Parts: sequence; structure tokens; C-alpha cells
Amino acid sequence: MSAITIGEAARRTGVSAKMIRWYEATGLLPPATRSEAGYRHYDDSDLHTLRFVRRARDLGFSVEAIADLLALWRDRARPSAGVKAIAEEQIADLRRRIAELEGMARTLERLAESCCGDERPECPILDDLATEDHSPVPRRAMRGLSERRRARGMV
Amino acid sequence: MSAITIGEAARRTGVSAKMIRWYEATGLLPPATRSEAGYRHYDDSDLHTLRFVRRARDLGFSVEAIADLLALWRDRARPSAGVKAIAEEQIADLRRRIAELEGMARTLERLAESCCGDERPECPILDDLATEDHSPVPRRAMRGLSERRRARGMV
DNA sequence: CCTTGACCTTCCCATGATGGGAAGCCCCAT
DNA sequence: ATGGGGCTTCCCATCATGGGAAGGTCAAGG
Repeated sequence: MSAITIGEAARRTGVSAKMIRWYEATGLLPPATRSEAGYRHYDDSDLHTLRFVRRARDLGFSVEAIADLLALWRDRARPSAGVKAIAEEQIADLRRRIAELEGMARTLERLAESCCGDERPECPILDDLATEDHSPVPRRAMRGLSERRRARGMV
Repeated sequence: MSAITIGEAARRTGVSAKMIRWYEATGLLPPATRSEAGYRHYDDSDLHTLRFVRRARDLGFSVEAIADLLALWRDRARPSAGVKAIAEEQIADLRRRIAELEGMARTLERLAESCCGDERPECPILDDLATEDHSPVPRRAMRGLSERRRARGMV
């Protein structure tokens, strides 16, 4: 019946075939059943799981967090507190990243406003970048490197 | 006189020695002068450049954008319009990323609020993730994959 | 029956900016 | 001269994703 190939599953769930294979290889998803020729097959329940993963991904959860969420999802007796805790960590992480990007954006907006942006060479933006003392305060606040890394959207 | 080793330059500018080497290897910075033994040496002007890079990095600019900014900085006759254009692209990029993260955060906050988070298994958060139809609208709006990738802070 | 084209498989590589760590050389102070 | 710390290069990992090659599979149509 609903024995679907990986490409079709990708189309129906919005998770690319590449990523479905990768999720399987890294253990987020259990190994798919295979046809005699070795083709992966997916049923309705698999599609449901894939959509779950897709939705969590769209909410910014890491694959690691999604693994935890999947485990809780499968455990019908789980206490909702565990789920809420994961969600709140994610919210806090998102808020931290937003605040950092917001700080950058505001600084740049201030600089861009003061730059007339014409053919003349005077440029407060470059002047700022070339200024020696950018008080170490914001720098210190960013010492958590993973933050800075993430902020720049390192892929 | 001010011929400084890479470790000292790192300490004085806030750019790690690893990254200084990497910036040189990838062409963002010109090859450093070397001692007879092959040690890199940096003078005050190099430190100035490193601080420029550091500041731009803290404002979220990509290395590619920083290369452009450096070129403009060195060209004393540049029109400030070019600099402003780069800054405004960066602002737009930051605003896009903020809006995306904000959307995720708001959705999650709504879900977390409605989850009592105690020992009972009922959980609106998991219910949402498991819901089949997350109207394709937001999904379509995100078709630009690089957006989604960045949003998750891949990095 | 055979070809064609669309699909599937695995495997390797790239991304971007960063850190970790190994193996080996260098320099200075004791 | 020895020890410890700093320097060099080179390789590997991150995180989630895509690209692409080489080769097997399948279904439709000649």
C-alpha cells in the first residue's frame, strides 16, 4: 500500500532525500525498510515522523534537540515538563541570538545614518571600524564564542 | 621596534592566532613578514588592520564583506556610497535573520505558554509538532534555503 | 526484448568561521 | 644544556546542508 520511495517522501514532507538519508545515518531516524533492490520505503507513520522533524527544524531546534523531542513524543506517558523545558531552552537561545543581532543592527544603522553615502570619501562607517578603542565591554559580553559564531550565521 | 609575534598580536587585537593565520591563508590579509626562523611578525599598522577586521567581524560582516571594506578603507579616494551600500546590505541581512528568529521565538512562546509543564503527559507543544498541516504559507515564504540555513545558526 | 530516462544507491567533497590537537622547530631564562 | 612556552604546518571536527560522480533499478514505449 503506502510504500513510498525516498523521493516521494521528500516531496510529501518537505525534507530533502539527502537529509532523510543523513538523519538515518546519524541515528535521528531508525533505518528505513528496504525493497529487494535496496530502495528505502516509507509508510504513513514514517511520513508523520518526517513532518514532525521538519516542523521542529523550522522552529530552529537542533537535530540533537529534535532527537529528544522525538523520544518524548513516542513515550505516551512522558511528563510534559520535559518537553516544556526543551522548548524554553530553545526560546532562550533564540532570544539570545536575536539580542545579539539586534545590537549589531542598531550600531550599523546608527553608523549608516551618519554616512552621507555620496561620491565624497568621508565615511563615518570606516572611521568607526578603524577606531582603536571599541570599549572592551561589548567584547567581554560576547566572550562565549559559540554566540558570536552563531550570530554571524555561520551556516 | 614594534615587531611582534602572532601570539602577542592576537592578545592585543582580540583576533586569535589561528584566525590570523587563516585570514592570511585565504587572502583577506597579505602575507606577514617573517623572521629568519619563519616566525610571523606584525607592526603597528598590521595591528590596526587586525582591529579593523575584528570590529567588522563583531558587527556580523562576512569575511567576504570585510575584504571589500578593507579595500575601500585603503583607498583614500573612495566614494562613501560604496561603504554605505555594503553596510546597508548587512543591515538588511541582519533584519531578515532577526525577523525569522523572531517568528520562531513567538511561535514557541505561544506553545510553551499553553503547556502546563508538569508531570502530566498532555502537551500542546508535541501536539503542534505532530500536526500534519502547518499551512504551507510560511514554508513557501522560506523557500530561499540559505535563509533557513542561516536562521538555524548553522554554524 | 531493448533502450531511455527518471529514479535509487553509496561515497566523497564543499560550505563558513572557528577551535583542537599533533609533530616538530625555536627561543629565552635558569 | 635543559625545560617550558611559543611558533610552524597539517589534519580533523563542527552543524546541517547541497552537489555531484559512478553505478544499479525500474517502468514505459519502440
